[in-house]
Amino acid sequence: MPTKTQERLKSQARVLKALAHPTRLLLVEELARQTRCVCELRDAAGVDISTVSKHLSLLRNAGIVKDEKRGLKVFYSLKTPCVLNFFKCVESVQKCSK
Amino acid sequence: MPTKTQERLKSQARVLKALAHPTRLLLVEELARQTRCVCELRDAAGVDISTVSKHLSLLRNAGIVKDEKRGLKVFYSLKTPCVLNFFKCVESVQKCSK
DNA sequence: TCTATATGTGGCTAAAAGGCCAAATAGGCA
DNA sequence: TGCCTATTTGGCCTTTTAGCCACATATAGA
Repeated sequence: MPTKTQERLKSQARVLKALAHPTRLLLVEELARQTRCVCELRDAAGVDISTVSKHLSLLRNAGIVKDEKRGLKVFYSLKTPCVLNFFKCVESVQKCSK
Repeated sequence: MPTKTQERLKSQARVLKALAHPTRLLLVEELARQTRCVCELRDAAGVDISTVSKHLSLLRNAGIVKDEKRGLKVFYSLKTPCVLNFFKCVESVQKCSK
């Protein structure tokens, strides 16, 4: 297999892996509704704030969310709404594969 | 967060996680082209056949591929082509998030 | 400056994932 | 039956992931 293909597959897998966690999916859904700061997201997710922070930086590194500091708080939002298409994809696979 | 929501997120994450690996993405691409037996897939993936077998059973459990035994060989194919939409999703996220 | 709040980082532990090898299983054929 | 091929399974080891706690950093405001 060409190195180029391997690199493509790895980079595609990286995006999928970033989303492949229940908490991170929840974060994406919350951010689809509106921009939120970390402590609001912690309340929504119900895990330690340091855990949320790590999930968010993972999503940021994957190019899925962006952040903006305003005073004490850091507000996160979706970098692009097209990430929401994944939810549709999942749904259709689950539906079709029954 | 309601238990129902947690369950939904977990089950959505399960599908994404099944795809979130370079080798498994390769397997899906190969199977999109045509039905293949395990040893053909091993040649395409370039890893141990037992590893391929485990990836395939993971994909089967996620409802992404199906298998059919013919004589000595087991042929795998996509359970539904709509799983290919994920590739488009990944591409658009990568494109939009630059 | 001192304090309180919000967030990020480092460290540790437990669990999950991914790989290979060896052995088990199943089917075809002499 | 006995052997060969294809696939799966179990075991083991290494790496990665996810969580929490404790601490570091940054900013607002008294």
